Amino acid sequence: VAHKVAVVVFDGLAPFELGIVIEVFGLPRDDLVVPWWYEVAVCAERIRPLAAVGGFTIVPAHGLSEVAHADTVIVPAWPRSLEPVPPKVVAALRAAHTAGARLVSICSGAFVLAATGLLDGRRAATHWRYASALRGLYPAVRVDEKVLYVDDGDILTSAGSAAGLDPCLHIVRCDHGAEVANHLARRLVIAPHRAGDQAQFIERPVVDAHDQRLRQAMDWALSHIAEPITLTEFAHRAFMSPRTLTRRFGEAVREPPIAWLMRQRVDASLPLLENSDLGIEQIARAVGFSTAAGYRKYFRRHLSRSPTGYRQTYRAPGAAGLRGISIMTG
DNA sequence: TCAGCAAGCCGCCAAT
DNA sequence: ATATTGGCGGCTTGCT
Repeated sequence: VAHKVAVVVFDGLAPFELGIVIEVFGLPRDDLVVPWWYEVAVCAERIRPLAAVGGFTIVPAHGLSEVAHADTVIVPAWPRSLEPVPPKVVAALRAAHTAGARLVSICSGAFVLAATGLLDGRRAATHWRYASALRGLYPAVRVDEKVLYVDDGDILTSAGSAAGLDPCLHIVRCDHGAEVANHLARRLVIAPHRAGDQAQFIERPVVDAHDQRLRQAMDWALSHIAEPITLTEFAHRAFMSPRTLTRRFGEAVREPPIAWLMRQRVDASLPLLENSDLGIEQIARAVGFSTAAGYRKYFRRHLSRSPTGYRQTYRAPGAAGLRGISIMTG
């Protein structure tokens, strides 16, 4: 049984964001060992040629009726952010949500979700360029322009453009586990996982000498993740003083060095929880925590549940019904 | 649960 | 003069 993904597009659609969805969910993935995969339907209010940004047209294959049958509905962009969203689209989204579908927006797609009222009182992400407009139009939505995406369980919203990849991979991770998501990421040739709370802003987008040394030290840390690493040693590997490393790290990663490392350790433990029978104690040690208690603590901080709880979620193979594991509520 | 110790983090400032 | 660095001290956090 395929999991149906309906993508809602409009005249003036954004081909890049649409392409992300197709790439992650819409292609056959014979190399992945999964009980089920996704089936994408590109939907629009009316089936007619739609202009895409960049000077070409796309003809959607489906009308809005597909939205009603979808397990997941994705709105990759909304080209006219300040104009009202077509009532039929709003109705279709509301109906899908009531029927239990997971709603996802990328970039300005958040305007469409907000128009349904379902975002009221919830935290939501969008492209930083649209944040103030979204806030102005829908004051009840708690817009957070600083994060890559927000997983609020049944509704996910995400930042702009390339950041659309992150929630999509996150969904794959929730549905199929970290191992599968990592495989897919490798196929797409992108970083395996960026957490939702990672910042949208990278202060130094240009790869300069600092970034190079930082990256080098991070690579080193990741390949020695099982060993105890102190800030001093970390800094040494980056050819900086601890003080400077902390500073550079804050600018580039928006997170202190050791905090980042702890998160990497939790990430590294996920495949072990899923695919091994190692005890929590052993897994903790395998990814560099000195004690299982510390591991549990960091785990809960980032994933809002215990390692054992996480393992049980993915234990039963094909545990498909699970929707929206909330890793970022509150 | 608590005390005490070690480490990380970050504002501040002096030195380069 | 301005920017970057890195050391100091105080506060917080985690571990025993």
